[in-house]
Amino acid sequence: MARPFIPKPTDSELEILRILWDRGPSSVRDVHMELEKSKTSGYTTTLKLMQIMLEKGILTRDVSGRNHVYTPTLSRDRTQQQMVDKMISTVFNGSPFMLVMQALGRQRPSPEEINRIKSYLNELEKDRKDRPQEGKKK
Amino acid sequence: MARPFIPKPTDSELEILRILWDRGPSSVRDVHMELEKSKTSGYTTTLKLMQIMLEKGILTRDVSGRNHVYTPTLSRDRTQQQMVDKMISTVFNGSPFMLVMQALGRQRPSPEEINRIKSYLNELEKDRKDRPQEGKKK
DNA sequence: TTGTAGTTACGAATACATTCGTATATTTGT
DNA sequence: ACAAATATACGAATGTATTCGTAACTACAA
Repeated sequence: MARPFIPKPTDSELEILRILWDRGPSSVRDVHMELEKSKTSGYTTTLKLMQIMLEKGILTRDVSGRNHVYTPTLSRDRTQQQMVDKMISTVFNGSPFMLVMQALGRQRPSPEEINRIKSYLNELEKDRKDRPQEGKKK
Repeated sequence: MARPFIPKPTDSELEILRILWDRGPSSVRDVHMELEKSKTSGYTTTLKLMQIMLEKGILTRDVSGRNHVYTPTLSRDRTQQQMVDKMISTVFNGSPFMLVMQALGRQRPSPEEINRIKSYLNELEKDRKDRPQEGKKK
C-alpha cells in the first residue's frame, strides 16, 4: 500500500486537494458539496476520483466511522514546492529568479507584502555573508 | 483555422515548446534530435505530436520549403504568465505573494538577482505612489 | 424486520494523450 | 528517369483521466 512515489496530481485532483487543504479531513459528501459550486459532475464521480487518489497514495482515509474521511498525504506546502520546482525546470529554464519576476509582475503585491519580501531578501543576504556554506539559520 | 483559444499544453508538448523557444523556428528533425537526448520515442511520434499541436493552435508552420518549419504561437513569456496565473489560483490560494516566497525559498538567488528583485520592488512602490490607479509606466 | 436514505464498490463508456507502423509524397544523386 | 533517402499523412493500439449507472452495503426509523 505504501507507494514508491506519489504521482503528480491531475487538474481535477488538484481541485479536490485544494478543498481538503482548506477544510481539513473531510468526507466525500463534504468535498462534493464544495465542488458542486464550480462543477456539474455527479457525486459518484467525486467518489471515484477520491478512491483513485487513495490508490495513487495522494490521499489517505479513515474507514472507522460512519463514512470514510479523507486526508491529503502531502501538505499544501510540500505540493507547492514540487509544482514550483517542476515549473522552474520546464518553463523557466531552471531559473527561480525568472519565476519570481514573473509572479511579481502578475498582480501588484501590497506594500506590506513588498516589505515582507524585502526583509526576506535581506535575511538571505545576511545569511550568505554569515555562513557562505551552510543553509540553516536560527 | 483560427481557434477560439489555445488549450493548455500537456507535459510532452511543453518539452517540444521548450526546444522551439530555445532554438527558434525548427523542423521536426531538429526538434526530434534534441528530444532524443532525454527521450526514447521515435521520429514519427515527435512528428505526430507537432501535428497535433498545430491542430490545437499551439504551433504554426511554414510549409513553403523543403520540410515544414514550426514556430510556437505564444511566446515563452506569455506561456509563463498563463502557467503562473493558473498555479497561483489553484495551489497558492490566489496569492502571488505566497508563490514568490516559495520560489525564493527553493534555490538561493545570487546577490545580483537579489538586487534586481529589490530594485523591481522599489519601482513597484514608486509606481504605486505616483499613480495609484493606472498600471503602466513609461 | 423491512423499507428508506445515504453510503461505498465496481464496471464500463467516453475522451484525450502518447506511441508507432505503414503508406504516400518529395528531393536528390546517378 | 529511377532508386534511395528523407518527409509528411494517416490509422490504429495502448494508456490514463473523467464520467456515470448500477449494485451492494449500512444505519436507522417505523
